[in-house]
Amino acid sequence: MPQLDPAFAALSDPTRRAILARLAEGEATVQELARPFAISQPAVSRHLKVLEEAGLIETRIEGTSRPRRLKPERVEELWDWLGRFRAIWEERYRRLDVLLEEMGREDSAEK
Amino acid sequence: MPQLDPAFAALSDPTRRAILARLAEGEATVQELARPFAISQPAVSRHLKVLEEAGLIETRIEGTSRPRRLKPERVEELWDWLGRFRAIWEERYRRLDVLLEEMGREDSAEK
DNA sequence: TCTTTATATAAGTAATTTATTATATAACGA
DNA sequence: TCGTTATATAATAAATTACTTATATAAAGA
Repeated sequence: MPQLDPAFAALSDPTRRAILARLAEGEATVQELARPFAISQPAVSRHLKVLEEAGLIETRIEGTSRPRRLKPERVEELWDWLGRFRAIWEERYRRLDVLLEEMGREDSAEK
Repeated sequence: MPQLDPAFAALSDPTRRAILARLAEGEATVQELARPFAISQPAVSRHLKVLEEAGLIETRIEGTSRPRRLKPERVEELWDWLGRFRAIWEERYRRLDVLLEEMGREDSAEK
């Protein structure tokens, strides 16, 4: 799944995660998104481009402003990837537990 | 949560995700991890360092080899972050649905 | 003790990222 | 049409990443 690369990379920046958190509460323009941060407007536009290329947000054009909103599908993919991963290793630990338990029983049974 | 940065960054590389997938099946040495990839041993050691600094794996020293294994806590944190995020925006969409439904009712009621 | 094996570290390099300031574009409103 | 507003793009620079090959370290075994 090659689209996981840009999505995880996009999430690795705290400014971008804060932008996403803001967008989780509703659409916002570049101005609104830039205000809380100590960075320039072009820098925010760049972060938005990264998020959009990662498939995490989308843009609507409304006159001279371009409000952004979340696009949830990609986060579902990340969620699924992590979920499968967790499942595999939890299964592994479960098997390990069973193994240790069996060894315990053999210990008690032997002699 | 500053430790999210290196963890998400670590996951953005497909080689590192493949390493984690391998480790989900059990401990492995640098040699074993390097074999399936077309990159040098030092490059694999570097990836492992990135994963370890992100808190995703840990190292055990056994003679001359250093088998790596998963350290699940950090993935739980990522899982939780994504989960909270999903919850917020699903709540938002839920509210939006309610709003649209109310608007629908008003439409039907009016006139 | 010497050699081999497993791994880490160093030095060098190319590509990518993230910011800045300055400027371009395009819609809106007087 | 002209000035203002919202946003994007360009040019540049600094920092970071991800490799490579060469070398260092440290334990194991003859």
